[in-house]
Amino acid sequence: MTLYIGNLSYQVTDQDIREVLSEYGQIQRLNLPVDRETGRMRGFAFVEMSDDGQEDAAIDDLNGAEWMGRSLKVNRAKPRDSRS
DNA sequence: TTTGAGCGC
Repeated sequence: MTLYIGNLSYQVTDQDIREVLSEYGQIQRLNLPVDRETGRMRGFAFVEMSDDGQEDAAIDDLNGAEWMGRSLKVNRAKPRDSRS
């Protein structure tokens, strides 16, 4: 499953996210989208995790939690638009 | 700062 994490601080790095999310399961993939033109983080992330049943606990725990001075928004990610 | 790429006619 893939987790969507929004409202991230610009200071957050992929390693920070790994640290936190690894408590709830094995991280398969991490994606931190940046604005293609400005190179800035877009303020959210996607974390694909092994389906071991703890992802929902991660959502419960982290959604609304304060992290790096911001309130996280954690959800199940929606599939990305594919452009065959 | 809230759903991912890339980017040509």
